[in-house]
Amino acid sequence: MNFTTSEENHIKCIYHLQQVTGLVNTNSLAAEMQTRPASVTDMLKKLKAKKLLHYERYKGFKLNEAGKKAALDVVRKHRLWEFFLVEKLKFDWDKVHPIAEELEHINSAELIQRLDNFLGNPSFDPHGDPIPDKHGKIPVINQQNLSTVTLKKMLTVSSVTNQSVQMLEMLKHYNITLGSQLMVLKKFEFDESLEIKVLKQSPCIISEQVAKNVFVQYV
Amino acid sequence: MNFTTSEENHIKCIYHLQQVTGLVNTNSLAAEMQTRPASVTDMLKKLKAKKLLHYERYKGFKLNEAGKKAALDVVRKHRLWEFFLVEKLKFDWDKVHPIAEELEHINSAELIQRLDNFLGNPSFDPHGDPIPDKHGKIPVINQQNLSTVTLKKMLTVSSVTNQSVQMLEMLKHYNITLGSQLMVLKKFEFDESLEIKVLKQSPCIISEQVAKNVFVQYV
DNA sequence: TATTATTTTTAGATTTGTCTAAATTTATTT
DNA sequence: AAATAAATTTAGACAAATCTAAAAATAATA
Ligand SMILES: [Mn+2]
Ligand SMILES: [Mn+2]
Ligand SMILES: [Mn+2]
Ligand SMILES: [Mn+2]
Repeated sequence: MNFTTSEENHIKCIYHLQQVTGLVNTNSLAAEMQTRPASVTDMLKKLKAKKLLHYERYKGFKLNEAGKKAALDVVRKHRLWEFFLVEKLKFDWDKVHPIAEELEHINSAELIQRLDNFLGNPSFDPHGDPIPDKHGKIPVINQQNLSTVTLKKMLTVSSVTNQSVQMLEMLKHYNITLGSQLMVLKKFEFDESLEIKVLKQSPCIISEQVAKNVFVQYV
Repeated sequence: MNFTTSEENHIKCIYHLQQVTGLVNTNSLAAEMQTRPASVTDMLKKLKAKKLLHYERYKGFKLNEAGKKAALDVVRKHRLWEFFLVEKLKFDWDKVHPIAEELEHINSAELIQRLDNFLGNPSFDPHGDPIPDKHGKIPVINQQNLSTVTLKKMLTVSSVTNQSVQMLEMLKHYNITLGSQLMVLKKFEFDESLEIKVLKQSPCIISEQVAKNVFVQYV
């Protein structure tokens, strides 16, 4: 089936929310979409008519299989374009989201398939988020939040959830990028900050706020 | 200023029509846009309000300087994306138009600048049409229609105006692509067909219909 | 449990882009 | 010049996506 840009944006947003909460409610979707609860209700009726979600009024909603498939298709396009923008056009990672937010709505299966091949069928976008394949299959990643990790074990940075300029600035300062190797030396109970050692650099301290946005894998 | 997708499509279409006719009229724009004359009139009011064209009702219309600038910006984006699709994603040239028709509406000056650089600042799109630079400047080309050319002079194919699968099939059969070298040996008065010799191939005959869509430069 | 607060939906309006049918203007023929 | 034809515009309608304000349902609290 074919969806409008607005429908695709809503579907994708519901998908992300239901990953966290299971069932999604009207106000949270409205907040996330920067729109009004009344507008969300309108859209829910359309998406229900297209049989993309389970929805009973006043009771919350979530995507069914068809809805999840549609969401993953948009996510795939979004992340492939982000990869293109960073790897080929040399954008900084904090600039690509709004552009990918538009590119993801270009509908051409052949375009995306060719783009995927051109990019070398990448598995992760520039933020470390997995890129679903054309069937909606997502590579499994065994990652863990940096703030919950065992001390003195070697780690690799696999993704970063906050993708703002500010975050990029911080990570650049610490010389951390996706794939960086590091180890947590100590956790300070006072403010939950961490002393870490990035490979080939002297130890430094990062705040709990930073740590909570960084995900890692054990090497 | 920022324009809607529909506005951009209309502006671009007016630009192409006025290249040929000077002044454009409602019916031709409606025909070209596959829409209704009444819808064109509606759009003209909007574009006039945005000060993009000279328009007096019942008298025809044409873009002013601001309108031409806006049109060239869309043309630039369209042709850069077409170049990307053919050169990088290996699309056949007859498949790229509808996709570029959508990509051209992604609005990000930085995206287009980076794309332009990534592609090596090309001057011509896959159909041989010139790509305006970011100021709207178009490379001058001294090309001539193949059907009006001097006999027995060496020529280079510089552009092809019909971009259908059918045309691509014909040209592939004759082994002609952009940049091919050829020479017209004889013009048959009976049906205006041409005997041509493509470099390294034996002479053959092409119809007037084909010739009229092929533009060349003297070597 | 009754009252109050929060969440969600409905009712009705607005904007954009399009359409059809009818009216108007301009162009072309007798 | 009058009649006819063609082009163009207007009037009024509709669908999509959004909004505000009010009503209804549900949740939280006294
Ligand atoms: Mn989007
Ligand atoms: Mn991303
Ligand atoms: Mn377009
Ligand atoms: Mn082209």
